[in-house]
Amino acid sequence: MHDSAVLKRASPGEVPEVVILRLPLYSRVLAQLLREGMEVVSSQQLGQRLQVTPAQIRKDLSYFGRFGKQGRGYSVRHLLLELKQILGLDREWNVGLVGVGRLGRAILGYPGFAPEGFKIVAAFDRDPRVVGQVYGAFTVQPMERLCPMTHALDIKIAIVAVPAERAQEVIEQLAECGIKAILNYAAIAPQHSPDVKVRSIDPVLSLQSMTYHLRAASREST
Amino acid sequence: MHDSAVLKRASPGEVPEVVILRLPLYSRVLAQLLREGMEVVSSQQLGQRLQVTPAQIRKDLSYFGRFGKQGRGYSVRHLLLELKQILGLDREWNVGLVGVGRLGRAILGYPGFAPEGFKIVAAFDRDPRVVGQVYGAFTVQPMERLCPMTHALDIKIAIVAVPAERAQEVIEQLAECGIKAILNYAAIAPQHSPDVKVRSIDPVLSLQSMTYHLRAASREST
DNA sequence: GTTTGTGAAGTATTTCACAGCC
DNA sequence: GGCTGTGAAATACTTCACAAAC
Repeated sequence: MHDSAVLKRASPGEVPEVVILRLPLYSRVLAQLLREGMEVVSSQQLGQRLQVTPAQIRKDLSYFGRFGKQGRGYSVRHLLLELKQILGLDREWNVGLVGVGRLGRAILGYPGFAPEGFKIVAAFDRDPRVVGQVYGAFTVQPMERLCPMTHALDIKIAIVAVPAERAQEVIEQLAECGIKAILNYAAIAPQHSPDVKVRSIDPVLSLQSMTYHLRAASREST
Repeated sequence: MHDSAVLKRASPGEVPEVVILRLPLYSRVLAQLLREGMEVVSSQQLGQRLQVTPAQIRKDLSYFGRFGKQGRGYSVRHLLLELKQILGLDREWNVGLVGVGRLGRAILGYPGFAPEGFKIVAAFDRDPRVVGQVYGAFTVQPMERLCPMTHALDIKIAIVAVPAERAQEVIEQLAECGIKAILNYAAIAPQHSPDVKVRSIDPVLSLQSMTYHLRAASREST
């Protein structure tokens, strides 16, 4: 969410995208259960923590294999490892950041990416006043260096934190450099080829869909 | 995403939640078209901008009324006004912020909320070193002031920017104060009663669902 | 000729319910 | 006795296709 509201439908045989979107949730809760020292968990217990039906969890997992034991449930440690492997989280990913304004700097300072294996290893900006500034272990690069750097550092994921007016253009540049996954913070509806995945973070859209319910609630009480 | 992947299903007669989630997208594009000076738009044109089928747009709008003219399309200005009214965006909303750490301060500085009618009018923190600090027109309050302030300022929406460990507790406190909509930035799966709406902004979940596709892509090429 | 609004048709997704296993 | 894995059933959502309106 949030995320684009548009979900790709699954071709026959493929795993539905809604399922993929839930797997990271499962993975996160399992990680927490592991820290709490729990060794085995049932789909029922997992569902309670996530507000998801047990049947859905079992069905989701069944797309990928048979990870449970009847009568017992799932080994927390084992299921977590399996999910991380399925999601490609059993490795580190180098990430490039485009846009080092106010938002971009907040993202550079955000401590939540690294522990999950997402390492920001390069930053780009077109503003000459920002280019050359040093953040941690790297220096902000001009946009011309985008393609060379993504290849040199094997960057497959980019974060877009430029103003809305420039975001579409940047997304296209990223695609040309071979980037396959983009986390977009700009408030736009991005156009992109289907082989590039884009997810948008858009707090205003989230607020705007909640006010619908607030309005409905205040009308009921009339 | 970003947003929770879990959608509530529509009870018969209700508008499906997926539809509500798309309305703000329509509203945003219409606002842009209005600025560009366009007066009339067809569902086809709108769909092209949003990567949504024209039939879906027409069906979505039909839940709320008949806003178009056959043979012509929709008046950009009129449809925008209707959508804003439907979404409850024809007014300002006072918003409370809980958590004035690094992230909370970034949110306070974010210029995207106010132009959309979301006005942060109070901030709270439990850390005595943060309480009393002044941001713009208001002073950071202790958590004890949460309920009194939400009532005094008619706050119905809150933003949660506290560490994950404290987020569940804060969400419960907010619910007790009568808050009905929460934008949650903490990386948790929040538990809450169905009459409180919660949307989560979670960039890590978005990244984690994209790596699935990256992994799949690198496997294909083997 | 164009485009809406909408039942009906077609898909997708979720939930049920139970055989099989621990 | 408890719980998984999964076809089948139920539900939700999207798309089609066309009459009506301009």
